[in-house]
Amino acid sequence: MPPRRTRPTLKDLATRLGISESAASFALNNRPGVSEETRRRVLALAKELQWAPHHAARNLAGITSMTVGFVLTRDVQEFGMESFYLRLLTGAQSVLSDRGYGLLFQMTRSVDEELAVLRRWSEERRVEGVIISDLRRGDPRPAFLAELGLPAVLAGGPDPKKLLPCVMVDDAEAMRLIVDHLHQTGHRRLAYVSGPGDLLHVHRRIAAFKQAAAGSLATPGVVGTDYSDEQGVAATRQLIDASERPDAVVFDNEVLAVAGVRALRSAGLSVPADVSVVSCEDSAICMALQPSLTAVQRDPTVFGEAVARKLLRLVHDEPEPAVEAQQPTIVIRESTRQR
Amino acid sequence: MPPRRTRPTLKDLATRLGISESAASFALNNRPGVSEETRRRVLALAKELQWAPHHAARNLAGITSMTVGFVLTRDVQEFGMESFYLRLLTGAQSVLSDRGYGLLFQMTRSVDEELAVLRRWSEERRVEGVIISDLRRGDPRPAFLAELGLPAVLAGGPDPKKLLPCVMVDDAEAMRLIVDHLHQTGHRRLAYVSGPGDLLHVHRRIAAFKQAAAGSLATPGVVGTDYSDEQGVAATRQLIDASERPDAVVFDNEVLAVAGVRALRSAGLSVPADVSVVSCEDSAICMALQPSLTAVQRDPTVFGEAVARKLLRLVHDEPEPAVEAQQPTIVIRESTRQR
DNA sequence: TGCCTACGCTAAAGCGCATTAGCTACCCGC
DNA sequence: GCGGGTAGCTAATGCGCTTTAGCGTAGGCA
Repeated sequence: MPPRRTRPTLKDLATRLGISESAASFALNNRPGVSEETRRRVLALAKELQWAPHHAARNLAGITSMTVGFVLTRDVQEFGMESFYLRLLTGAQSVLSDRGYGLLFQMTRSVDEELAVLRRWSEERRVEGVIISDLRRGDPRPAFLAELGLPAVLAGGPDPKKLLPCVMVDDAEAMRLIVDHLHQTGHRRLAYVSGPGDLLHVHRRIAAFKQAAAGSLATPGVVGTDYSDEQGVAATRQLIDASERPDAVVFDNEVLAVAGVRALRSAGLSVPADVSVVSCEDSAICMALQPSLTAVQRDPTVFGEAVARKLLRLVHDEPEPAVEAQQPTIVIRESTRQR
Repeated sequence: MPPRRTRPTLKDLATRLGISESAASFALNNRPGVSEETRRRVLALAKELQWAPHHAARNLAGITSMTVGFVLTRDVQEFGMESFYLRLLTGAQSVLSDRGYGLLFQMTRSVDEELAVLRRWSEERRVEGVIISDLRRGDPRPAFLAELGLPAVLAGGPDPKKLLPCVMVDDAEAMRLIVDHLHQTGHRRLAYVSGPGDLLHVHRRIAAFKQAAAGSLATPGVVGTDYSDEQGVAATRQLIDASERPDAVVFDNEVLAVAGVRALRSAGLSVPADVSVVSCEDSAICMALQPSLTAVQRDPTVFGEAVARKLLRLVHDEPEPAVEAQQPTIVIRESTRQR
């Protein structure tokens, strides 16, 4: 590999054209102050020499860093939700790069680490704003970000203290869609295998589930998990071993659902003949499985796009609502059947 | 949200302590030139005021950007391989952040776009090096990067023209593991549902498969796909409709495998009783499915770590081999059975 | 006592750009 | 013919940091 070329600077352009740096700068930034003729010459030479502004220099001279950050703390969710996040990232990324923004991405192992990263990014003036997700009960991040004064958007709110603007999916509505569908198809004993209860969206879903299924809750109605395959199996087993076996089980995501279907089968139960199954998260797996899984759909790519757009508006001080919601839809497949 | 605090600068620290900026800089960068006493005071004040060096300023003053880039061009693979990439990213990320490096992540829709991104990052001096992946036949990226002089590591080589250092998985060995296992378990008519043939690793796998399975190839032995669920189904159907039906089918990844199992079942064939199935890629799905899928394992997280380490060595001009290989292993599960 | 070195520090330059103030020539209107 | 405005440019400053050169003082050694 050849040594990295020393890149041409603005001064190089200017001296080669016999003009001042400022003139060149004006030309390149499409600013008044130079003749069309000069502008043309500068642009041509810049193209020829493959000149591009030094990012750090530009940044230092007052232009913003044109970068936003995305931190993701993953622990128990190690094996779940993977496709969700990459698709979220995809969506956010496409909006950002369209507007010339870069995305600095970091994964951390704990919330403390995440706070440290956010602080560093902010202090170093490395990012103009950040995207965060997975708010938990008592989460320190909203207050922390507010104190830093770092623009931030929560992917998946709402923030109970309203410190953070967010793009959320209407979890209650999602649950209602599911329960309504199950009711309409004649199910009378519903159960829910949820994620970790300290995740706020899980908390909301549980509440919504209990409310929507009020008259038709199996016992136990809700069993929590850490999103792992093992706990998905265990929770499902617990439900079917109970005196009042459910005729439909809702799973918080597709990983749990897949585990659940397996557990049901190995207990001699058929899906959907004996028990119907619904996943709160859709993905290729839900479609590919046999039986294919009825699921709530919320396109993570579109979601990511909305989050990125919101963050950019925030960064540019454009007026906007604090909370933005996406409507989920339900896709009915083979895993739920009329009773 | 409060306005973003104006951060303290080095000068602020210096004047408040009655010393020069240089002294403060020496202290903060752990350089000789200041007394221990002064160093202590500077560090204490920096901590108190939550001072951190302005990233762009540091960069401009000669320190590198402490950033590496990762571009990913995705097209037909839209629905496949998602977990693989996020795990690759996870691994790379952990190594990078441990050493204080940031990761700039971008997805593009075409190779041309990707080239443009690479060029811009290089010209703007925004990254010190990049990670790329998914080399295709006649891929312009190695030569392009060599010309830019931008340090780069290929995740998943090798580069046939040897322009790019890489961390690769031994695809031929992986295929040999699979075919050996199938032979040992008595399979005699092997088939392979591959990915797109213009991906070099797919090309290598096909060649290795044909060679390893030479005496026991079904007809047709190999059917290509674009990694989509639909083509996975179609390819599988094509195989079982052929005169010489395979007794084992190898799928290029878990998405295809899941599609394949479905296609086999809906044709009235049982897995593994009638046909065995192997996936060239492992993931939670392979474990969770029923039957669980025999698969080749290559931990993408470890892979990502190796890639990042290699890139950092490259960036720091540390000597290292051009090609690094990871040994795959095979995990035998329920989807393959002794015949 | 005198010289040399080491230490602890300061002053100044420079990284590559954007921006502001200023300067010159020119054209316009009266 | 003159004042005032404007187009087109240059010079200079600053962004926040690192680094080099330089400077004074104190201590070591002969």
